[in-house]
This record gives sequence, C-alpha cells and structure tokens, in this order.
Amino acid sequence: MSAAAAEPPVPPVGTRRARGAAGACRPVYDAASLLTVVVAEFNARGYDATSMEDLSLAAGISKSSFYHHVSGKEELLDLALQRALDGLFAILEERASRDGPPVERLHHIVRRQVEVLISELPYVTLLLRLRGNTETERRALARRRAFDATVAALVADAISEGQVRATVEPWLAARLLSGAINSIIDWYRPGRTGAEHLPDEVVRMVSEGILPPA
Amino acid sequence: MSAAAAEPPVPPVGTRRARGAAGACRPVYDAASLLTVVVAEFNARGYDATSMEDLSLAAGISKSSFYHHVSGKEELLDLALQRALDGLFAILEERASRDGPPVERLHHIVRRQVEVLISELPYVTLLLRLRGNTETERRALARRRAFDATVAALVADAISEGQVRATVEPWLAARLLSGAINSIIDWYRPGRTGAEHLPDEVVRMVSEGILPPA
DNA sequence: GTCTATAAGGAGATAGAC
DNA sequence: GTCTATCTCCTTATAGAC
Repeated sequence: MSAAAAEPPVPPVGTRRARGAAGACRPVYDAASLLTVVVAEFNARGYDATSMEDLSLAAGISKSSFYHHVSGKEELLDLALQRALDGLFAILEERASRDGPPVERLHHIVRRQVEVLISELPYVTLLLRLRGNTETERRALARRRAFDATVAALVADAISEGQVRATVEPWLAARLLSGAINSIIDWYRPGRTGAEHLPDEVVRMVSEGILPPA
Repeated sequence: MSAAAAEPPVPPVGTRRARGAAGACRPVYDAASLLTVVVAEFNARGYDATSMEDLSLAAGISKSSFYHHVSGKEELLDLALQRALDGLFAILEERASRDGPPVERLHHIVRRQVEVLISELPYVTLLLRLRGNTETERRALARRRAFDATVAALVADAISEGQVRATVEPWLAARLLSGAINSIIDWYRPGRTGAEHLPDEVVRMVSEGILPPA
C-alpha cells in the first residue's frame, strides 16, 4: 500500500481563467505549454476519466482550441509519454551506466532513476499508470518494458559478481527494486525538504535492507 | 519500472458465450459469481475505461441483466474493493501481528500481505490502481491509507528498537516497503512455480537488501 | 489561436415482457 | 434471472466565423 497523495480532486485542478471576461487576457498556448496543464489533469483523474471538457476548464480555453495544437486527446498522451521515456532511456546512455563494475553501474542507474522520477514526476506518473488500451499506450508500455529488461539484466550481473550473502533471485530482486523506486510517484511531492538526499537514501536502503533483520 | 504483465487486451477477456444460440445454456449468475468476471474486465482496461457493454460481452449476459444484481457499475467496484480491504485488515487482527517484538510482528505482516496480494490478486489490483474519482473510490482509498499508516507506525517502532545499522528514515522505509510489496500485482501471475516461497523471499530481501552493496 | 455551434456516437441506466 | 428497446446525457471531434 502507499496511497499517500492528497485526496485526488474530481473537479479540474488547473487554473480556471475567466474566458472572455472584460479586460481579461486569454491564455495563449503552444503544444508544449499546454502539456503541463493537460498532464496534471490526466494524473488527477486518470487518462480515461479525463474529458476534453475537463482539459478545457483547466487550461482556460475551449475544447475546440485543443485541436489547433494536437490531433486529439491521444496525441496529448503520446507527447507526455515520450517525454517520460526519453528521460529514462537517457540514463542508460550515461557513461557511469555503461562503464565499471555491474554493482556500481546499477547503483548509478538507481540513483539517476530516482532523480528522473522526481524531475519528470507528472510525465513518469502518467507512464506508470498506463493500462494499454490504445496503440499509443501499448507502444509506450513496450518501451517501458525494454527499460526494465535492461535494468533486470544488470541486476543479474551485479548479483552473480557480488555473491557474499545467501542466494538472491535476480529476477525477484529486479522486480522489488523497480517496485520500490516507482512507488516514488505515489508519495513524493515537489518541494519536500531533504529531497536532494533521496536518491542516495534509496540506493542505500535497497542495498542494506529496508527493514531491520529478525 | 515494472510493466511485466502481458499486453493488456482491449477486447473483453472473459468467456463470450453465444447468447440465445440454439440449445446453448445461458450463464446464470448471482452477485458473487458476476464479480469474478467483472473484476477481470476492470483490471484489463481500468475501471473508467470499462463500459457496461464490455462487462456484458465478457459475462455473456445483456447490460440490463446486471441491474438485477447490483444498482450499477459503481456497486460492482464497491464489492470488489471491500473484498480487497477486508483481506488486508484481517492481517492486522492476527495474533502474530499484535503480539511480540515489533520486528517480528512486522515480518509477519509483510509475509501475510504478500500472501493476501496473491490470494486476492484481482481485487487488490483494482484497489491499488484507484484514482479517487467517486465517493466509493475515496472511501476505499481512505481505508487503504489507514492500513498503510498502521504498518508505517510499526516500521518506526521496529527501526527504533533494532538500531544496529546506520540511521534509517522510518517514513521512507515504510514507503519503499509498500512499493516493493505492492509491485507484486504488476508481475505475479497465478500458477507460478515456487510461489509458496515468495512471501519468505520478500521478507528476506527487504531485510537483508535487494541489491549487493557497493 | 481562439471562439460558438453542432454532428455522431457511446455511455450508464430504466421499462416492461418473458 | 434474463431479454429487447429506449431514454438521456456526455463524449470526442469537426465546421466555419473572428
């Protein structure tokens, strides 16, 4: 369990600006700036439960205005998911993810994955909650699985080289590791004090143990 | 990351029986037996994306037949969530969850939580993916948070009594623990061989560490 | 880049027969 | 306990003016 976040609001969370009010300036968007507002809405209710009407209210523009920027609701999802996945895969390209002993490469990846989850929180949150209902979603899930598989292979390497303790199932270790890291989207909220220590704390706890032994 | 499950199917996953075919027996349900079929559909696409039409096709009865058993789609969700939460809270009532040193009580709870996640997999899966869009969902999320808070308090006790290692943040430990355990719904599938060892394996790994230390 | 108006279809739910 | 037929509302998306 870890349902830490505030009770998700049912009404739109974005800033509602009076449309057409006397002297009021209407918000003017490009595709990128729209995405910020849209992704917050998707995360508040889930993609499927968020209507174009919800997005319209949150962004302060009419439903039809969205179709000037994107082809439809699904493209908004696609743009957000690409951003999340690009951030994750960039980690694997870093030198410290590719050179050195497996254990150290793995620790680097874990640390950086925590950092990316934090820096790209809304986008990764959307990714991690996908169900695979459309082709767009399934493409994103396939990329996500590829990322997981890369990390899992490295976990297996690190365990086989670092055998000092009782046998550990590499596959299970990779799953629990992912689960622990990804849970960040359920409880981390921007502005936490001490967030700069979080990546190292996570690395330490998954290495030394989360709970005291019996 | 941990998107292990097979590509979620968009069409209904349930058994489609020919309705009204010559000589065919129509499925006859009560509220409980309907729930099995319904929850599988909810999990395949997500609650919001699953229509009464989808449920109808999966169960092999017409949409309107559902309203003989329940008041509507939301009551189906409610029944499933109650089952998940009742299973989890029953753990906390067990003697071994209430008596003894905090560390041992905690290990028992973790072990049992893994068992319940496995035995009630579809129901707990539904619970863990809630967004809180309706009053029913928010009630369930509140109960879930209460469960988490109980475990988190015990984690804090166990850590303060078992200080042999470097300082551990109890709050973070509780979060990572929940994340690791709950990830089970993303990768465990019924019929796995060796599933009987999983609860103890999880307890061991969250205690001794998931990854080798540097 | 935004608007109003509207089309076309799918949603959850109900009525009443068998 | 299930059916067919229907209601009403809400959904995504488009047309065309400013």
